[in-house]
Amino acid sequence: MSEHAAEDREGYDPHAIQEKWLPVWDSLAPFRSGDPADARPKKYVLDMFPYPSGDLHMGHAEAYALGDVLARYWVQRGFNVMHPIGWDAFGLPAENAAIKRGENPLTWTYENIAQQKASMRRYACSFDWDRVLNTCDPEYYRWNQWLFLQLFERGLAYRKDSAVNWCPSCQTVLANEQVVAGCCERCDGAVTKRKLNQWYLRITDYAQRLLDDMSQLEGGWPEKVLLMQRNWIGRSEGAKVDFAVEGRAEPVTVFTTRPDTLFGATFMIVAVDSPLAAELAALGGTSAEHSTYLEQVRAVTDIERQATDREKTGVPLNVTAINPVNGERIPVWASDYVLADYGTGAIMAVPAHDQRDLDFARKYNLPIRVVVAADEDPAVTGVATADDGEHINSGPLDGLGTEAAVARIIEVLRERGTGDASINFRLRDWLISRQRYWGTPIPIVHCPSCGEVPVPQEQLPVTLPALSGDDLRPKGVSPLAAATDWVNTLCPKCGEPATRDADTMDTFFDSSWYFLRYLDPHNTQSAFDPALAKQWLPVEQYVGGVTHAILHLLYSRFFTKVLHDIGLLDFTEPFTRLLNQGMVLMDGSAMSKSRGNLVRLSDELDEHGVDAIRLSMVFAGPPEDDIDWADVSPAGSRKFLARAWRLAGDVTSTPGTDPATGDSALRKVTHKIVHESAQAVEGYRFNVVVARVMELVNATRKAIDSGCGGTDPAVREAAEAVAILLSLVAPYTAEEMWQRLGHEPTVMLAGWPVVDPALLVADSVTCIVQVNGKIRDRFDVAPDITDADLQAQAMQREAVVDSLAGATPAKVIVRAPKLVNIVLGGA
RNA sequence: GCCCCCAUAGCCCAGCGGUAGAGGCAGGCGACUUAAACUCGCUCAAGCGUGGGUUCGAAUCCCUCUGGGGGCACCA
Repeated sequence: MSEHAAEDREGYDPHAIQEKWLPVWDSLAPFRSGDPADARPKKYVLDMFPYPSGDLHMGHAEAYALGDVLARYWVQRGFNVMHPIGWDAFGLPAENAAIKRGENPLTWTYENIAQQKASMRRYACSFDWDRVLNTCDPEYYRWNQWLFLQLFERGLAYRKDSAVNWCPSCQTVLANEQVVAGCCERCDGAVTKRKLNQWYLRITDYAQRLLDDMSQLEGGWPEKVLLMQRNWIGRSEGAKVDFAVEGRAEPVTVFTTRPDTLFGATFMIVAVDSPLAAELAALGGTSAEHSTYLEQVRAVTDIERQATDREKTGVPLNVTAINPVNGERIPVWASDYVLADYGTGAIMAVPAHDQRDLDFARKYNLPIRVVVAADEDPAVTGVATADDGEHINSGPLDGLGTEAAVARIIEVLRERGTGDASINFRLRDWLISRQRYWGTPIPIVHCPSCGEVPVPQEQLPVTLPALSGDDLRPKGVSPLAAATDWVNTLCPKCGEPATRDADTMDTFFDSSWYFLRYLDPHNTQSAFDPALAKQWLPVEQYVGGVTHAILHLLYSRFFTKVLHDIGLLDFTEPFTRLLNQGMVLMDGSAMSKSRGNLVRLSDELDEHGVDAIRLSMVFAGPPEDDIDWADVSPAGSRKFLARAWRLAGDVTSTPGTDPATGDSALRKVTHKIVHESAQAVEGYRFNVVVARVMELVNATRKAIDSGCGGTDPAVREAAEAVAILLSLVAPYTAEEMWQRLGHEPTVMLAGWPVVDPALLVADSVTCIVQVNGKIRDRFDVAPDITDADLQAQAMQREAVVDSLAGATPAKVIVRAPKLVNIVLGGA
């Protein structure tokens, strides 16, 4: 590496200091957090753990640089910071690699983990290496299975038949997040639906609490993420209304957010793919038409189906429903614009006041009746009106506004026993079954006589059989199903032959509670120790990409509430503060091999050194903004680090010199910058912290070259402050400076410099004088000047007297010591 | 279609009611050097996307529009 490590004139060599300090830090282990005798207050700083797909990339480098600033800052502030790392090590890429290489996925996974771990060490991440966990280890996933059984026992894990995303070319189900615009994210093939019996977690039971508890997160989480979660949970208030159906004993219930428009319902729609539709078709003798239409709908890919401007389609079922409030007979249709798994899978159609219903009504010539007065007739304009207004054609609701009409109709429905107020969520239960190998086996045995039998605790973990290569090739069912030795077992209850559940869990299950396992990663008795959880949790600071704004964070919040209900946690929200870092782009777009704009982290580190890259990441802008690597200058970062480093060589006083007698101007700069930097770190303004340190370096340089000189104690104080502040971002350079300043390692535990409040007050402040808001003069005053003195002085200033030209001020606004504004009356 | 965020020197960004600029990149000039690199010093540069409003005073608060980015999209 000598070709890029060319030393500058004075010898700042980033690569040499990396080699020098790494082994020292390894032996000092300054970020170990597990000592029970440690009296420091505790703080939990968490970075989202990586998926081990190859080496670390630029995105990791940004995220971990930012997390490190926070973790290192709190250590300097005297906290015992737990800053753990591990690997989200189950998942499909490992399985695909294993098929290609004819191996078990474990091999590829562990190779990548080893590589990432080495890169993190070189990158000087302040992790507590004693707490490492890998979700693919049986020691970890056994507790996934334990947790699953806890959920199962409480009825929160259940199986049902449902249409799931299916990729025909990969021969496997896909998670919703793996379906991008109707296509498989890996092979780009069109995704279809397939009916399968799958395991679900009843997250919908927690919908209201997931919504309500967001109040705890206000201010700690980005508003944007809270908004996305609210939308995802999608609470809507309305009513359920029962419509009797001719020839059917049971009524059909619909959910509506506009029960006030019930008198405008002119037909009913049921979701074409719902069991109800098939049943009603049979009732109306239209099964053939229904089936034909259903097949047409199924043939349409998700991409086409999701197009918003798609024309509405449907088929009449030849069934009649009765409007419960006016006895009107209305036809029932089936359509695909009504979703089978939202609400009741059936709606009342009010074409005058719902655009979708109107589109449908116009296409099939169904009646349109206005029940909320509006200027324009939807039947003519083709635009449904949804505004508040006076109700008409609505019997008891006539004359009422929407709010009153809603309340009234709910009363009416209740009195008649044909409906009630109701709340619906768009959140669905979480499908966790995967027909994959590289995941946690679901710890259930299917017994012909006992049914679903949980694997007893003492038999956990149910470990994966060692399959590799072609055995893992997707065949439409889990590869585990073909591992007969593994699948065939005895029922734990009756001892008769039975089979294991052959599916594995969604890997989001693994990551929904990993922050708890870090407390105690080697615990063989329980998933985690509740006493430790009480000490360390909730996580005070979580750092990660906004990609996980919904899924991972929602699932973690759900698990936390379940564990709280079980009595193992004394809090209900896992992450108090959340920082979402932006992405690292190149020339305005995401880096990718196919685009040819991929910047390799290891190349950057080789060329500029670790500290310069970390500094560039932190300095590029606010942490939540994207960084365009084309806009940053790692060479500039390195130049700055060399400049800072050189200061240490110019300090000629001895360590421990009392700064009190030092140059007061420099001391004031130092203390002000240390003070402001702390506030900036806590406000996530890391780029500003770097700017402040640059400012301090500039001031110190000036003091050495053309001010008080290198012997002055204030220069030592300033240089030491630079080293400590820099230790948050550029630990190698900071450590080297610290040593050159005559200290023992490590600067990471040096402690935040103590700020002397007396040094934060300026000697003088420039006061500006405005006349009618325009600046007319400025002069220096004491910072503690009174309003009266300041006004008196300002009124006597020559420039002020001139611009007043004898006029009498109507009003004088004084904000000592910075401003006087003289307002002239009238004109 | 609905909702959210952003807009400050050539560029990345501070400032978030009171002097438009903390810091960096790029540019210019100079010092060091035989010369260059490196380093150091000095310097140039925007009136805060647009139009209105509130205020003694607006880059900062409110509204409009424009331009960029993001989320949700037949959820009844």
